[in-house]
Amino acid sequence: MSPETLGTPPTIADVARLAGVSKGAVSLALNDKPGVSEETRRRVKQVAEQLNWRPSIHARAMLRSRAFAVGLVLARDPRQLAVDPFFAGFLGGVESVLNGSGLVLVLQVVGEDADKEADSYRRLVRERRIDGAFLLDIRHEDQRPALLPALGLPAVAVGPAGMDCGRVPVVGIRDGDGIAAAVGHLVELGHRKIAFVEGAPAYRHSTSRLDAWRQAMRAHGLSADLHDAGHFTGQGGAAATRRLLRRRPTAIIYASDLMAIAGVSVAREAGLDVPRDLSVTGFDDNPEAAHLHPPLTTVRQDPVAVGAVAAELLLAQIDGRQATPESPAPQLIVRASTATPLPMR
Amino acid sequence: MSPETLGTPPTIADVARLAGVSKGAVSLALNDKPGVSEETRRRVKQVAEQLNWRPSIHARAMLRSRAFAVGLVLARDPRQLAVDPFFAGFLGGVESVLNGSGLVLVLQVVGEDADKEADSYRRLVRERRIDGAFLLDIRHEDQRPALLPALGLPAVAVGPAGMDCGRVPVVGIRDGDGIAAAVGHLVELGHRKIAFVEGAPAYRHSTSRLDAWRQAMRAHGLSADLHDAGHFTGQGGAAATRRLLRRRPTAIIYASDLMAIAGVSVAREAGLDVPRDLSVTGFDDNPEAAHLHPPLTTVRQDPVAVGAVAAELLLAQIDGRQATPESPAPQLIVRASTATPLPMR
DNA sequence: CTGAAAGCGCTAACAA
DNA sequence: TTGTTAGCGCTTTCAG
Repeated sequence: MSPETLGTPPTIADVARLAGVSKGAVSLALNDKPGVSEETRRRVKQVAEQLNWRPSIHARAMLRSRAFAVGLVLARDPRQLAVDPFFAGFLGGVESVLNGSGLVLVLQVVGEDADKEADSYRRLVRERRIDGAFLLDIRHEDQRPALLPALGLPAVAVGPAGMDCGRVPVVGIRDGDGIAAAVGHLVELGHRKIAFVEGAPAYRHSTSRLDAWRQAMRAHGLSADLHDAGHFTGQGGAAATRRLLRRRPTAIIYASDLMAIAGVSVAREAGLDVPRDLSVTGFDDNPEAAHLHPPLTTVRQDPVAVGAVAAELLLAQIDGRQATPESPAPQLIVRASTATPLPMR
Repeated sequence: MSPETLGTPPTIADVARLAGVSKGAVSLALNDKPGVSEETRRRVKQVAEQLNWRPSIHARAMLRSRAFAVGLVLARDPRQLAVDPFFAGFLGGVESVLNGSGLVLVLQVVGEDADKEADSYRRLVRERRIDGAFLLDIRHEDQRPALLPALGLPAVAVGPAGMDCGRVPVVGIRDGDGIAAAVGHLVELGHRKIAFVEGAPAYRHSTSRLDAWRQAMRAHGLSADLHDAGHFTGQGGAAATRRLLRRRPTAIIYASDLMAIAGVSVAREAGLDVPRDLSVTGFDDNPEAAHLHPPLTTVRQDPVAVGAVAAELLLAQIDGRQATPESPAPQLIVRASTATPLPMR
């Protein structure tokens, strides 16, 4: 085991002294810039390695006026973070590309307060803490797509494909395709009264799913009037299901697995068997989904891929490169919560 | 709306010029240090406000050799991040105390690779990116409790109460109490053959729960031989349940809700009704738990509180203050997946 | 090819 | 009470 540096970490001066060269030479040698002999470069690199030296990010940041970090601000109740498997996967995807880049992720979780959220971005920029930012959970009234360009901060938004974010490029989540696939699947099974439980209407990714349902229903010549909002919570999903059940749908599409799970419970309490009396589909493919009773038919996104794409796009933007990556299509995972409807009800 | 700073953010020199004083005076004025007149201080502050100026974190970092950031490295498969509601809540708690402190959270997700994990901490330290770190998911063979002190990095570990982490202070999760409560609850209902499905034995918080179950069983005069490992996954929980069911327990305690959910499905497929034929308890109180059928009896931790406590402790350590905060006790949430066992089986 | 020196934005220890 | 100055650790000139 190499001797870990205790106390003050080594500086470039230490490396220079031990290698018997000047600080400038060390810099050139380690950044693979011309101006030093191969012999010197080798020796310098070896000493640096041996000292376990890495340039101070702050010194570099001052010179290049770069922070070597990107930011992600989340305006959510911390307790609500857990309900969303998308976020965790997204983080993982982001990290997978950041890891090789020398940049680091700065995360802030502020409450559900749009002003705090904006202030958080402002502070990160003014303190020069980040070189770019991710925009998640885009709302209909959202100041961020205007704010970040005004701050001169490169940014990438994540939201439904086709979403308009002004000058901020968007990594499009094709969740509409997922909803359409769910509708198609149910129609094929013979369903015609297919209800929809929306998430929280303030969010773009909520209304976009509702719109996709409407559009798909109409495309199949079905009326799109059976819908209600469940706000992405278990409580909300249960309540929406209770209201919807009175109008006797044969299937319900939920905008999240959590709401679908709550819906299944409500249906069962009402004496309905899933899928015999009611077909149910979810959205997200939570880890639980495959292990429920019955296993939940749901739409699987690939949040890890989305995160990776978003990070690529942001890095490209920061470096002034061009890039327009594609985001993967969602996938309908057919399990046992959907079936042919009973012929008569 | 104030004019957002576009292009180069203002520096202390701009503030000084506009206020008609020297840079030094600005620094004193804004840090509320003596050495400037009230009159000057007021004017400087006003100009700074107007310019929307904040000191560059990097310049400050160089002088004080502080990064004004703390780190969290997670060695997990990104896809596995989502299975753990504890993590999300923890993050929220950490942020809630960081928000007021001027420090920021740097997050890294590396794969399940202990060496990458250690390198990640090393790099963060050598680049002076962080002033302290959180240690999560402590394993039995874990190099971090030795590494971080050796690196001179303040750290706080989160794990089962009583866990030994050498020189790294521990925020104790009293999950053992939660397991004991579950055992107590089941015993009170009349169960005697109570099985346990462990998580992943490599983790301290996994074996500590197993130990707690063993201890509680013995304290009630029951034998503690019905247990198996489910590795915190749905698949694993299902497999463990299948094996355990052959030995006819009347109740199973799971070390996570996800495993419990999978276990309920397996039981049902085996023709067992929960809770009539088999009582089941989980751990974590996932958002889904209350909305399952039947609603899941489970142990609720308060990850937000744990995160807040850990952050307080870390900040105190960084500032050289003393602090030994308490972490909250877990709570058994009794729902409908537990009941009196059938008199005969 | 190498070394010395300037300077990034700030704070702290100085003189004035 | 002020203004000036010397660095923090690094990169990037510019001379040698």
